[in-house]
Amino acid sequence: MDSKYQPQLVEEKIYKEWEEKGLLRPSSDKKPFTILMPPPNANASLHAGHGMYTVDDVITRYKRLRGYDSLWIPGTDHAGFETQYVYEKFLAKQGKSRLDFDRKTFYKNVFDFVKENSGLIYQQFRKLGFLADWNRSIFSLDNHVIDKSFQTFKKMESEGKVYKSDYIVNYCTHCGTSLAELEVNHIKRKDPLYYFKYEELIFATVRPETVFVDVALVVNPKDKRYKKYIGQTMKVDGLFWLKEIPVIADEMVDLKFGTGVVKITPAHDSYDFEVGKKNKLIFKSVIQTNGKLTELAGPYSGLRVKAAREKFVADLKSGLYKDFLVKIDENYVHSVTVCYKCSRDLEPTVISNWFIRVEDLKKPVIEAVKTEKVKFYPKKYKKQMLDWLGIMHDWPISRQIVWGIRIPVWYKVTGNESKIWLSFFTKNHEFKIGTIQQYLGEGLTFKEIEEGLQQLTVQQFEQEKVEYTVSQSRPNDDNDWIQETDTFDTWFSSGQWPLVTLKDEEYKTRFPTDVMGTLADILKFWVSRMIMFSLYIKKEVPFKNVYLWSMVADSKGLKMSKSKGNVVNPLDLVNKYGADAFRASLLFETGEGGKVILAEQKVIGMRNFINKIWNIGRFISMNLQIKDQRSKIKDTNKKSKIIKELETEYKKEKKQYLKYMDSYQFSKAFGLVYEFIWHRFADYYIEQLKDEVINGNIEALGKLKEVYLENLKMLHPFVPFVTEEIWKVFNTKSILLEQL
RNA sequence: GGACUUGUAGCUCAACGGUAGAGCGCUUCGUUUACAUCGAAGAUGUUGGGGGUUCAAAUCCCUCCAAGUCCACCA
Repeated sequence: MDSKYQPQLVEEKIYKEWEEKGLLRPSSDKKPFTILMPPPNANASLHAGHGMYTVDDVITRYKRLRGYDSLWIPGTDHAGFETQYVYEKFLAKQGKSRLDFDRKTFYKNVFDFVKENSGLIYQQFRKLGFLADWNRSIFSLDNHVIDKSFQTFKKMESEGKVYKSDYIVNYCTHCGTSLAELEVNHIKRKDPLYYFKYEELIFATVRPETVFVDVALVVNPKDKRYKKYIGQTMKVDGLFWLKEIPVIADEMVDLKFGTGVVKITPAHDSYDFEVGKKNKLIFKSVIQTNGKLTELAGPYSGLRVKAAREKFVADLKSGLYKDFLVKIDENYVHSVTVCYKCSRDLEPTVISNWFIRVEDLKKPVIEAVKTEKVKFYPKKYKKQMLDWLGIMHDWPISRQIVWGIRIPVWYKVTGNESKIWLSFFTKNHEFKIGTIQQYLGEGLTFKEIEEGLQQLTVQQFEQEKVEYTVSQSRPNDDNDWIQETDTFDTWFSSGQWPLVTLKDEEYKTRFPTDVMGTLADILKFWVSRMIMFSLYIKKEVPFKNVYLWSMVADSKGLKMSKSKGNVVNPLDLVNKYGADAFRASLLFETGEGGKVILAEQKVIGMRNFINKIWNIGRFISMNLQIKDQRSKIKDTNKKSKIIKELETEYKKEKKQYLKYMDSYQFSKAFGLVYEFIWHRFADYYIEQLKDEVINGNIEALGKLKEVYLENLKMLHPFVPFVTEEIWKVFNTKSILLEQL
């Protein structure tokens, strides 16, 4: 053994051995233990956050040593919106956009893009030593995953759990898709607040451009100030967009806020939407999904929202609309919803989306969490989960993007020609928007339209729904059905991850799986949905335990981000100090559920510890080699006492270690062994027994060796490479075949 | 605005009713062969502020302040 442990020389070789000897997967018929890897984006490259997958590896290795058939199944996710966003950015650099391609080509391009970048992260995971069965990797666009999404959707549709509705959703005109409530960020911002008046009723808004589709004024029925106006119609002079506006009463208006008068534009605000629906108001749209104003905006039509607002405000200020403008409060602070991806303002828009009715589906989830059929570590997430489930609304699962699983719904064309709106490119790459009737009338064939199809809009009005059928392939070949262009939200498919990752026969033995270890950020996006789908389809929870970790932060405790410039590349640290040191630094002294600090200083500290482990082994091994050359000396009582003391302390250590490990307190477990091996075993016991050992005390050396090897096993889940390397100095087989 | 969490040594965190600890960093000393990626010794704190309960409070209670996370957002 060299005096220094050099991870660079051994890690790759050891991993290769594990792989070749089939140690990455269980090979016996012991008790099964199963973990599903949270699938990283297929085109991802390792970042600091992925480092925490180490937790799953720790569990897998620990369970293996405890005599289980522990299996860790990896996979990758197509990450619909995320990936398309990345790809479109890539296109933008070349001065192109998604609209330069038809859907098929675009999809294929993204697929190739992902394929080109995939596989990389698995190589990086191998570098970190992950004991996952790579042969079993699953991609979220594998056929059987798509099939499962279809089956689930079909079942839900037939049971009335899924519906299509023209509901107000947050729409990002830049990204070109609607977003779920979880994908929305709220930011506080100062914006001018405009006070306007219709006749003598004054109201305020931060969105002057929406007044063009005002359909009513609302006051609280209890408001004495406005009682006399209720039911009346205000006459309006000199405005191009309306001549009169009704005043209605609704409890939803806050008496104390603002002027107590609210203007209603049902198509562009979720609150107005509710009021509009309740009072059966007309829905007029002034903003298109491309972010430009419609002809209802009169002189401002065709402009983008921001430009239109500026021009309108300038006109107002110049007195163009007489005394419509009352005043402007320039210092109004309010919160705005923005796209979590591009940070642009979102447009609440009424757009047809597919929704999952969660009311009934979430009940068993709440039950399972409450009764701890699924246990959360740290505990606080149980409460967070329940809070979220309590307020969880219907989930819009359709996204107006191409990259993903296309929703298996086909609309009947005959009889609905005027209700099916679409945008498509002709063969000559002419962009068209209109109804299918319009274009069939122009002599285009159905096939031509379908081939150039970009997006389809079918509004499902309650009175006259468009007939559709759920089918994975074209229902028949008479060209009478056209497929929905929306794709499933990524979380719709990944929510079914536990239902697609095991083999059929394994559902008897490995389901529910044992642990789901993942980032706390996606508790609601993913964990909640997995439990929901699993209970719905399998009537069982998908996993018994959920272990959540937090964001990896820099040495100052700040979240890593490119804009802050504090991003640490994990591979640099791995190359420099070894995978073991990197892994250990993420787990050493990290509070349960607290943020994880990744700092070079900490990695160095762990590198030193690993070298210490190595040198203890070196000491023992050197003495074992020369023991025969020395004559035995007699034990003194004092030394026997120390050996006994060591024995006792070790037993206590191991007991505590198992307790910590079994309750998912990995950091504490690791810290315990760290303390024991360095400051008790090396600093005290070896020092006390050193002279004896050097003089050939076989009993002392034997005891040291025994306790040391046991500690190697305890350390193995955290620092697999070095422990394996040392193990082979003393034994022939892999440490992974040992029992703890 | 609501809920939750957290404020302990320069930094990251332990102690959770009984004399404040560890790791990293810092200071001093120490290299005849397990390890200088080491060892020994040491400095560092009115435990966020204030009040209360108690023989005793970092720990329990109240209050204020600060930070974080999640949720809701109102014209």
